[in-house]
Amino acid sequence: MGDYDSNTIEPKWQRFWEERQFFHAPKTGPKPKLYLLEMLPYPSGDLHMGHMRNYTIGDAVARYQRARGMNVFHPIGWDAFGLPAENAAIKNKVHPRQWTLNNIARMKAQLRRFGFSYDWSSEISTCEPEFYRWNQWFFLQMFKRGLAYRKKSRVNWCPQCQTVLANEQVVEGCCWRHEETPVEQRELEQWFLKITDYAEELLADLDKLAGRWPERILTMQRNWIGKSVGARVRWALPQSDKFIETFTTRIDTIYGAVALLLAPEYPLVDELIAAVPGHATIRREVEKMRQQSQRAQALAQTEKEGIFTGRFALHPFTGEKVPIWVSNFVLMEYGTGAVQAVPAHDERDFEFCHKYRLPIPIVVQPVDDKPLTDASLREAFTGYGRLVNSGPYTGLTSAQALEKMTDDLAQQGKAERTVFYRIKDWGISRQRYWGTPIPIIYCDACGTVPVPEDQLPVVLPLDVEITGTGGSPLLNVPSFVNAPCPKCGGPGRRETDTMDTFVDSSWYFYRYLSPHEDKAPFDTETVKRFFPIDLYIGGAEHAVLHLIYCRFWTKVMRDLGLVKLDEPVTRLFNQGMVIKDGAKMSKSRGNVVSTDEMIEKYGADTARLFTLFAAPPSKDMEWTQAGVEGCERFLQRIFRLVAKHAPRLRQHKVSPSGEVTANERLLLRKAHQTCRRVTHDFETRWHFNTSIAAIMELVNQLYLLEPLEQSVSAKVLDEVLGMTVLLFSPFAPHMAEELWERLGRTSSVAETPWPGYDAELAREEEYEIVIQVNGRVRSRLRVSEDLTEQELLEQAHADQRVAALLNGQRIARTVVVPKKLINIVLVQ
RNA sequence: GCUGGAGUGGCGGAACUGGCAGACGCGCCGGACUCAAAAUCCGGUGGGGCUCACCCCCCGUGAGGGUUCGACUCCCUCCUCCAGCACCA
Repeated sequence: MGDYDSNTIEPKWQRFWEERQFFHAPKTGPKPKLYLLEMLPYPSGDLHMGHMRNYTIGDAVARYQRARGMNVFHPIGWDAFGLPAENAAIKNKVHPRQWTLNNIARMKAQLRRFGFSYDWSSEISTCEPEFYRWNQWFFLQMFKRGLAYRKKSRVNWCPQCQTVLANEQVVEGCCWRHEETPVEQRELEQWFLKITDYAEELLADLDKLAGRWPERILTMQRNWIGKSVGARVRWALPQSDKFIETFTTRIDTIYGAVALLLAPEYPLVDELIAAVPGHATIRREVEKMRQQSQRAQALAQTEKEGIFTGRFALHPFTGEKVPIWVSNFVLMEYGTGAVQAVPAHDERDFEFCHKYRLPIPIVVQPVDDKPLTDASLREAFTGYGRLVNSGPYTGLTSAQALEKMTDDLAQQGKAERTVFYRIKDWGISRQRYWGTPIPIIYCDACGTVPVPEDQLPVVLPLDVEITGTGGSPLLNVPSFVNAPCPKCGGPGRRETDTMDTFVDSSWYFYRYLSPHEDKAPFDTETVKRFFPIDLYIGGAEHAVLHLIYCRFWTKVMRDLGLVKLDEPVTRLFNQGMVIKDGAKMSKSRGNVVSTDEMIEKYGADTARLFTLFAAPPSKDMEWTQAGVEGCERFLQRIFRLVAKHAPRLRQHKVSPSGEVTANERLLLRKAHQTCRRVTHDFETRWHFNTSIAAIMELVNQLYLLEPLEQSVSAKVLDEVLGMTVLLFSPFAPHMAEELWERLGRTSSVAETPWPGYDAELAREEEYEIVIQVNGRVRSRLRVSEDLTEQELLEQAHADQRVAALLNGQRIARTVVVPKKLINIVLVQ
């Protein structure tokens, strides 16, 4: 009979689909569109299981939705710029472009071998000038509107490599390649995009996504944006026109402020301590904290330290002198770099003031708890309450005080309502080669000059030497660096930094719709027709960066008049990780299963089936060899069944319609029930493991009725097998096509509509009803569907076992859940 | 610490709105086929008990309480694990 040989059959159907372009989505037409997207892969070299899982989930949905009559747009492309290409160049002496293209070719072949239903005609690669010129174009639009700007900023610098490191390349304060070398901070001129202009909208619009994006992602984005509403408070310095501004969300506690704390990097610090006796010691301490805060920022939980500057500021309400300290736990990057220390009502301040023996006055009392006393105060009370010891504000609630105190100070010009965001402007400069050149020319006469749009793209030169030291390799390419100033024509110098690769992925999904458009980043009409993205599938590792940048980009595009959308992605789905031996698959752990090996040994369908069967897509899944083999067995099982019966079915396509046998009815019902379950799983919850389980049950049922030819007519068997094949086609598409053909169908599964189910048939005709007495199962009854509640009860009482239990007892009540159970409650 | 998620057999996981806990698969045990083995097909498989005629009874979804005729499911308290953020004023 022969078994299913994936390595001959699967490529056959892959060619078949491709030749007929089944998965090409027409850009116009009557069918409703569905834009289904998976996060584009970085061409790292090999398709790994994480990719495979992501695309398998997407492909199942794509195939289902096509069968439901949707015009499914399902593209794929390559996130082709990035650091690994440069590292490979240094290590293996290959050009980053060559390395990248090789990897793309390799991974593309792997994707094709899995038979994913992509529209290959819309494939893009972000490292091609035809793509990245539009990064440059967007940059220029933003520059024109002041959304792209340049400022000095700190970067991580490895003195060994002589180059800038990304945050991710700093491992415990040291360079990832020189683990002994501490990373230094350098001030460099960097380009930034003003994402902070959109902070409020990015935050507010998260509410629109509620219920359609995972709650976890929304929360992470809210935290990332980190909005705090509060006040900027001005503290005057005695005998000086200088002042210090603090930011606080708790101005109601300001009467409890016992000190002002400054970040070590606070600009005024040096000036403040200059004239103070003993300033040498103070300076040394401050210097130490500065060093420490640069290096150990990430390590958090370092011991709080501080030093009194010897200077005082004047309390804005009382005018009292408040000592100014410098402390290591105050961040220059957040707020104003200066804070009020209110030990009684802030945990950090409590810890700090306790350590340095500063007073801890209570100024807020809890409303519905025991009042605090100095003696009983073991930790800060950070809740809201009612004010005490707060001058004229004593007696107000925190909420009232927040308003009134801010207003009062504001009137005297000493405070201002302020909102601070944790999110900072997006630094996009990378001192790297393999990225989009920033289209700017510096001219001694004209300053910073944007490259005119008609001169785009600024092409990344290919003739460079990449050594991994000495800053951007582009610096050593005179033909690139030296460029005439577009304004005055005089000698100019090109920006040699390239853009963060997250720029590419912020808008790539628009480009898919018109990948070769050369007058604009995309065709507006097509985008109007296909956007927003209906479904975006990918891992949660991009919860903040990519998924916030792409939202930002769309809002900018909207404000540029390019699109009419606020949000690019309607629904987001995060798949879980692939786990092996209890840990995430990774090279460093050595628990990787290669996709090539899977294909070779089991084929695409088995790998795909197992991926969906092992766990629901949203959860982590454990990869096991035995589980894969189980799925292979199932595929062989269904293959053998069809192979055995198909010849007979083809001969007697139409058989005499007579009485339906019991087995036929059983099979038909099971088939329609399975259809209901699978359809339900696709429509509501994406638990394909249960869909596949249902299909397995159906196949098991078919086996149990063997030999089928004895009790099941060709007609019924043909219908049941046909339905079975269609139902598992989203999960094992090659097998489905093969069996479909063997069943004598002339069409392709890929163009066959999803089967509907007969709700009447899918219903149980006979069902078992559970009889409980006092909530405990006592008996079961097989009854037919159309009994009334009364008749059910009569049957229950007629049951021997139940009658025995009820004998002589008084019944308190009876609960009847139609079709499920009867519970007779006895009087205790 | 905060936020999000999860704790169910030997394992992965089912159980839709509170209604037969353990679907389906793996593993294991047994049977059929075979000279034999593999493959395949069929049956069994949470724990404990019983004059085990497979009839029946008890226990059982991280722990403890609650609501309910009835709780894996709802409420409260706690524990453990995973992920993300982490001195954000």
